[in-house]
Amino acid sequence: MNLKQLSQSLGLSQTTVSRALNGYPEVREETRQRVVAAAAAANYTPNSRARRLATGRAMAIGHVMPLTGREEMVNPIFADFIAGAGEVYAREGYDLLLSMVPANGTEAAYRQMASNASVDGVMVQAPTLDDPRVPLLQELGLPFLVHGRTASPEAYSWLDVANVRAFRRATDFLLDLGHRKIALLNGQESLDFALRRRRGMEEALAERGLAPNPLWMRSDIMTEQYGYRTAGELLDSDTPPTAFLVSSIIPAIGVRRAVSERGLRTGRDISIVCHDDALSYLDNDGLNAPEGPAFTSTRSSIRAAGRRCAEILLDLIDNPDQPFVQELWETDLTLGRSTGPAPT
Amino acid sequence: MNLKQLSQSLGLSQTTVSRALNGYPEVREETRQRVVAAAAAANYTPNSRARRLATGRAMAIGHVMPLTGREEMVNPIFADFIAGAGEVYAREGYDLLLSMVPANGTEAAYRQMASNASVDGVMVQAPTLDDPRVPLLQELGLPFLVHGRTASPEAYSWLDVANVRAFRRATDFLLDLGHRKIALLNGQESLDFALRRRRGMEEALAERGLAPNPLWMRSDIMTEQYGYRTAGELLDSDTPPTAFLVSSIIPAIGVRRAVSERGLRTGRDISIVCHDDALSYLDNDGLNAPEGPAFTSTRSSIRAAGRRCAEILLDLIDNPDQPFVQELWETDLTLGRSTGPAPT
DNA sequence: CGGTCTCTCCAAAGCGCTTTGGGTTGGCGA
DNA sequence: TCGCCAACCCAAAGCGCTTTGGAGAGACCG
Repeated sequence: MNLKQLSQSLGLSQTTVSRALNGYPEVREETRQRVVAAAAAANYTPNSRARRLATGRAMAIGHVMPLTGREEMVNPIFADFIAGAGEVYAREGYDLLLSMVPANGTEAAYRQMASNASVDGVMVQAPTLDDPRVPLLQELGLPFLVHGRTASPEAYSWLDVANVRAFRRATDFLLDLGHRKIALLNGQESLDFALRRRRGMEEALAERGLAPNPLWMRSDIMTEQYGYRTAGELLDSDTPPTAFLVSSIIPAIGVRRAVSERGLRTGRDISIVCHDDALSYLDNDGLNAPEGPAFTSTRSSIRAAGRRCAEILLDLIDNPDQPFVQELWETDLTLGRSTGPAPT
Repeated sequence: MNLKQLSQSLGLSQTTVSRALNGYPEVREETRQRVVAAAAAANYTPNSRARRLATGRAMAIGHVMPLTGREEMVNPIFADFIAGAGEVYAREGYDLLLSMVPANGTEAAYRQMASNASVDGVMVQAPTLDDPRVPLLQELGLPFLVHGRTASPEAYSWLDVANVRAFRRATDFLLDLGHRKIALLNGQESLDFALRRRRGMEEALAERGLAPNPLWMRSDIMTEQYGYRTAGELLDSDTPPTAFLVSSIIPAIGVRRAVSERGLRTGRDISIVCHDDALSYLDNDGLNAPEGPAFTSTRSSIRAAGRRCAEILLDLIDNPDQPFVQELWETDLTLGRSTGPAPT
């Protein structure tokens, strides 16, 4: 069933039927009712391909997800982000076009999305300090929103978490507990957010006249293994730290495992503070329980970020001439059972 | 730059240019070269919207991902599956349309994909025993491939892991080690694969005249917390099991945590066998190391499954009249450090 | 009562591609 | 020389929608 058939069966023109279905005012309410009823009865939906061509809108948003590392890992954080964004897209009638490509292929992916006009806009995640995707998309004229920021975040729209403040706060918290030997298990420091978190820690240390110990400053893709191995190595070293600041709950789980395997107790012998993206399938155990969650963490829901990012992007597409939207989200420092006073 | 402009600039008709670019034989090789060069120079790509309308093909595959549980969790396994499938789609020029909807909204999502013809086929994941999506898609006439099976898997194409055999084998392995008190931490038993795994375990027990202890047979969404809490509860009970058979590496990590927190050692006091989907960011630590991986597991790469599923689906779309494709993958039983003889 | 609006509705022109159904040209055999 | 066949190329007709530019019919006004 297509528009032509439907309009013929109604004895109306395609124009009128189309307008009736799309809610234009030029059609009598009574006629609209009739059209809508007939469409429903015939189980008619406009062919999206034809509609897209006619309107010139793709009604789709592109997400390009880099596969990182040798293993071409898919960052599990992205799944929740997409779940949030997808909720908004669905509500607004947009499709989500997902492209998973090796990290070095992201530019080509965006370029293709632009040149064959298969999307109305794209989401950029996990930008590096000097991310080439930003100038690329500006050049292509494709609306985009960055989740995160680059070194010069003035001339585009973004939503980011206040990473410096978050980790500064977390470090202060550990310092206040008396910790002086604090390790940082950061994400890949080619990524902007990781650099900001490091900066937050360094600032907090510097403020008390402390310098970071290079041996304790680590950076890698945030897997459980990374946390486990690195923590194990540091704990077994001559100068073990008493606290770990970890960039994600996933490696934090690994740290906890390493601690536990050594007969130490998290929260007493070793303190852990991590960033918690509030991943749906890795909730910070006991978040709402009276005894508090497992991890003390800087918390910010990645899913909520996905939702908001989608809203902003769609808005950017609808109103291309508006000023840049730049949103900075604060994190909560959630007290959990993974921290305690520095052992004396 | 569109086809019309390009053809004018070349002094050729749209027909010829289109044919040249699409590799039809009616155009002289020399002309084709010229066209291709001009297209490249002008950075021309056919408008996908127009092409889709003209060809009647969406050049897109739909994946509908249910958000499960109260928290609307996104199953982290899906991310790797999609990464595998996406690889194939990209290679074949298909887009991946991702729709994440609450578990009860999947049917509507498929229905919409069919009615507005926005995809050429869909992937069905994690089917239940009597999954309504199968008859729905048959009725809609939308090509589909099921990853997994339903109770009557005759009349459609699917790819599945030999779950019964896998868990039978795993159970046998534990029985051979002398374990008699084996707990099953299964996935949601509304899902077909979980039922098959349970059956595998029960068959292995029955073969040795043993009956499963209902107290030890658990089933839920496979989170780390689920593993941790359930194992903790069982270990603290009057009749603690000596071995855990776990449906995914994620809850297995939780089990390990519970074991470790009680001062027990995994692989000596408590044995764990799990199914390992070879998730990229949760690799079974030390898989290639001489000491063996952390977990003894039935192993089957979900990403490879995604790749193969995509291949089959695209093939199904290209050749609609072929017989059903039904592929059953065997798993490997990978020996790791999480199992040992039953303590006496 | 003619002119001007406002309501409704319609025919037809795109959107940018693919594909059908020829047309033209030159070479070759008879 | 004529006819025929490849080899190349083209004009035009869709694909199924949206949207432009009216047109007809009443209603209202002076």
